[in-house]
Amino acid sequence: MGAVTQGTERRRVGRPRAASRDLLEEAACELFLERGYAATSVADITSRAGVSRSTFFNYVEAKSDLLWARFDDAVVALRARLADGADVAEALRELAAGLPAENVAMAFAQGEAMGLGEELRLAAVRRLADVRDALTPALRAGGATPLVARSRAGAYAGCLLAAVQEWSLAGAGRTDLVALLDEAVRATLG
Amino acid sequence: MGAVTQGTERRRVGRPRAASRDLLEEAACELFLERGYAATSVADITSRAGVSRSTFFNYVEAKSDLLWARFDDAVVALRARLADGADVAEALRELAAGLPAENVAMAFAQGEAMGLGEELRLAAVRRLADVRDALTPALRAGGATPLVARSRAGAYAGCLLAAVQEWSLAGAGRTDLVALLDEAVRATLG
DNA sequence: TCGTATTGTTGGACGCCGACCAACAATCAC
DNA sequence: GTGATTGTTGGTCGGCGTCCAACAATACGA
Repeated sequence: MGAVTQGTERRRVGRPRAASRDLLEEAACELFLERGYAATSVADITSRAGVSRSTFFNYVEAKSDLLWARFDDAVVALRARLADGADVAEALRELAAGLPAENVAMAFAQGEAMGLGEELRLAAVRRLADVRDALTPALRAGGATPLVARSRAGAYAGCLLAAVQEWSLAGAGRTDLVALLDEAVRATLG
Repeated sequence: MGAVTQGTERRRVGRPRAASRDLLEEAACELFLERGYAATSVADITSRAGVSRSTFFNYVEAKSDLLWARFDDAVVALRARLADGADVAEALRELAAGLPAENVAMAFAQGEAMGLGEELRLAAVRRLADVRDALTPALRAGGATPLVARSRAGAYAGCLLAAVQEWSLAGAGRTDLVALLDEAVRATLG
């Protein structure tokens, strides 16, 4: 398990955790808004969270993943659904429906205030790749050639991220993400 | 000019250059194949190229951009064409047609041998974002809403990169990139 | 021929990230 | 109590990318 374990399972033995992903996320958000992303070091974050720097990497893979934890959780769930044979378009809509408004939208919505800049573009497109690569095998299983499967998967993923961005910028609760996704998919994949 | 200048213009004054982007690229390729990407430091590259480490950043923005210089050039050209009002689909095909086989395909083709792994995924999807963001304004100018423009631009860009990957893996010269691109676009954007 | 402006290179320093590890601390089970 | 388990801590380490002042090599004008 190289992955960072976000144990919701209650452990009953061993030293209790002193931090959590959420705690670090909150501390980071504050600091990003105060000083900007680039000017905030990992040490700054852990310091505010009241924990040591080493502990940070027990909960977060990288500083750049901090604002995307919920989204990444959703992608894990997406993979699971697809592995169970779910329909691609439907699984995507479920992902969109289950996306918590505040957290995921943060990066896009506050991106300006946090001085994310290029970092935001990269983080977002990385998630696009994650979604695309989750969808691709399912489309392949549907009989598509590798090129076509990958292309269509990329298109779906692109629609999702464009929708999430639009949704975030419009103010997370004010529009329906699924509706935006539907519109985007209709307009590009027909 | 924050950008790294690849001056083809003959300068007639001042100290002559001791290196070039191509020189560094070649040195890097050798080392990546020998020891792998992660095990090759910037200092290793410049050392083989017979130049100091500082000089590296006069020619390359980052180690991760080394293998993508030609592609990035093509994206610059793409932006120029679109700014001149070229048609989106056509401009993309021109990009594909002009892409030099050996250099761009390197990352995909030798990715395994170089131990690129995740680095390759990230670098590739970063270029997807570059192309997408180049296409988006042109689609917007065509009257599309921001959401739709971005989605369709992403789909086009995804098709391009899927095609490039397929093209590279098949052996750069053995297939026609434009044909692959056409197929991908036909299958996803209709 | 000799400065002088221009353009590049060099080496060193810096802050930071992310990996790693051994020592230590806090909990549970017996 | 004792031991096992699970986390935290502080430290070190290599590497990246930034910055800068000093230096080197060229062209040009007087």
